[in-house]
Amino acid sequence: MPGTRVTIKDLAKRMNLSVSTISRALHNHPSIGAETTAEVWKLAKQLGYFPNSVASNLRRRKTNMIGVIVPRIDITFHSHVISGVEEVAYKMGYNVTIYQSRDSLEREVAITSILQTNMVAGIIACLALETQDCSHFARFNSQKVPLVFYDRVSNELEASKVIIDDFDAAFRVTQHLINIGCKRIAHIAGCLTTSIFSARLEGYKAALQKNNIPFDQNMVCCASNLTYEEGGRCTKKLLKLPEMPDGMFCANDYTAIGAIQVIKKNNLRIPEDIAVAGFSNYPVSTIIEPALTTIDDRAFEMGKTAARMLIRQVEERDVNIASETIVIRTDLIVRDSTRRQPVQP
Amino acid sequence: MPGTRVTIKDLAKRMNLSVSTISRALHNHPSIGAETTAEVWKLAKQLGYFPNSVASNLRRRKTNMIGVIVPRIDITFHSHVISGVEEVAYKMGYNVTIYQSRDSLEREVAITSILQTNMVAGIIACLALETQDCSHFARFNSQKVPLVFYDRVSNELEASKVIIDDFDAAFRVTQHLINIGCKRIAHIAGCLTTSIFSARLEGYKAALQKNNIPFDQNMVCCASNLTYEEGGRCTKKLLKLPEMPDGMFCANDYTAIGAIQVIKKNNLRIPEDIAVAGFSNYPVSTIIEPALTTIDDRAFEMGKTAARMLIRQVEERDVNIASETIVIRTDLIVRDSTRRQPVQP
DNA sequence: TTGTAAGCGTTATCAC
DNA sequence: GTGATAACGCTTACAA
Repeated sequence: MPGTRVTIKDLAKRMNLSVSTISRALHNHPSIGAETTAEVWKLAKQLGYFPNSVASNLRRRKTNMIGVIVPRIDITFHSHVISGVEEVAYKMGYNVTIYQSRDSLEREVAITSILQTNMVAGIIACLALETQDCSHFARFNSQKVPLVFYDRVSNELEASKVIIDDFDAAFRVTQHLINIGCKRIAHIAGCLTTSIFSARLEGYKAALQKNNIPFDQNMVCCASNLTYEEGGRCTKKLLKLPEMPDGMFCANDYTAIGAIQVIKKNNLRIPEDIAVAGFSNYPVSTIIEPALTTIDDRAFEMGKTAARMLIRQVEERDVNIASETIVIRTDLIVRDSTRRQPVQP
Repeated sequence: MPGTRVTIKDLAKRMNLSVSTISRALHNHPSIGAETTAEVWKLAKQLGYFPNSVASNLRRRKTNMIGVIVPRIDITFHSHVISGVEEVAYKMGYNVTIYQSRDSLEREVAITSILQTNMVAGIIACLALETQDCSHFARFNSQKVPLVFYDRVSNELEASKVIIDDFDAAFRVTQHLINIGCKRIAHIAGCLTTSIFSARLEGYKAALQKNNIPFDQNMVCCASNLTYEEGGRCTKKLLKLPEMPDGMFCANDYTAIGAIQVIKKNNLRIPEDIAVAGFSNYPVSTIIEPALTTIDDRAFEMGKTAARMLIRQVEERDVNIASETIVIRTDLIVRDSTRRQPVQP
């Protein structure tokens, strides 16, 4: 982007040195005299030289850019993951460039193209809700660009993964609801073609079964986009059932908040009449009244882990690392929305 | 990032054509025969060719990358601005790369270096809270890289700006509180060295003055980071005053929510005892009870406007556009936190 | 310790 | 319509 851009050539001319000497000096190469190095730096500063990483990347045939694909950055979970990625990446000398798929497959495909033509060193991605077929990620395998999925992952693809144990977390939430005395527990589910949401449903079912509570399909309502509105809509439906639920496990905090609002509008008490639990521990979960019991998904930790895995693979690209899967521990956070007298300890 | 990367050279060899022909064909240059063009495309697809934009950028001496610097992406305002930027940018053939300063000057400086070495076509930035001196942005002026600030802008620098009229918005909120009968209106302010927050304070003062309400310094409390906690802390202090406020105008929604929570804990009614208004219209403002009166800052609109301005400048770089400032209209959104019987119409 | 020269993958300017 | 060739700014064998 020059008006008049200063290059190492210019420095070389001014100092009667070769470009290679300049290049080496600017990299503090040991073979260059301390004096020369110092003078090169001085002149560089003076003339306002700055390196052109586009040229350098082309020559080295690699960049130090990590591409991150998130569904949407305005969802707390993802912005925290990004922060975790940045935390690690910057320390290791990598830059992070962020793209939003907005849960659209078309955009996700476009983004993978952009990342590929820009020669990113590696990619961290959470699949769009729409994405079933992941073949657009296959190109990175063949180009040996490391790829780490987080949260919503692909099983058809050879790639590393950072996930939480959704089954286990859902099981624990449901068990908690049972422990406080809930007998008819409803579940607001996400899109069941997405593995994390089907795992949450399965965890819920497993807890019911273990406690000899029959599973009732009418107690499950799908909120495919997991918004406040859908949470509210599902809850209205559930409240109309002949046997109303006395507990609800929602696949995320937004739907849980929608549920709480509808329950309150119906003059039912939380948690006495219906206990409500969410999933993700978004900041709003402490703002809503009553404060929401939820699962902390440790987004920041996930981001850091993903970045560490990715960078290791980038730097050992030749040794052909087997892809690995890391499961991050989650925490159940009990708040007022389920704070009843426990029935069993 | 090759395993084995296919280049136009490879295509040229395979087809017994020159690289220039291939390059032109891939750009659908009219001078190349339709047949040749079609065949080149076919082979390219077949061999899995994809362009190397690093090389292309180097040769063309420009990228189509827009760098966006936000303080933090997990603040709704900024993530909405980003979405607005992307909306416009992608349509115009630009990519967007996002960086977080996390309100740190040091990081902001580092980011400007990264953007410069990566030859971004232009920059959209909101200054970090810490930033007083903007000289690190000056480099873009001298390199003729267009720069558009939004929200928190610099006045020392020649650059375009997209802002809202904070003075006017604050004036209208305060006037609204007066209209519903508030006589002692407190203000939770942001960091006053930042222009937007001092403008909000001034708008508040002006509304008081216009209504012959004396300004009382004790009624202003600074919450420099504008968090829930600070909002709560300030409110506790204000409630201890000999003459408690009966209305509060908070410089953002987070502090307003902190205020609401403290007020409720003190068994005071909102809006009857104290009416509360915020600023920004974050999603939580409808979740908190009572729902929060606030200013919609039209973040998405700001992002779109900033992108349009920037791209125009990028594309007319030679004609040396005078930097301009665009002020986005804001909306006062009245909700239950200030819904009293109006005293005057 | 420094210089020479080739090349990263494209695009642009000539020429034919 | 197509082809040679130079150049974008930098890195890196290899030579000296």
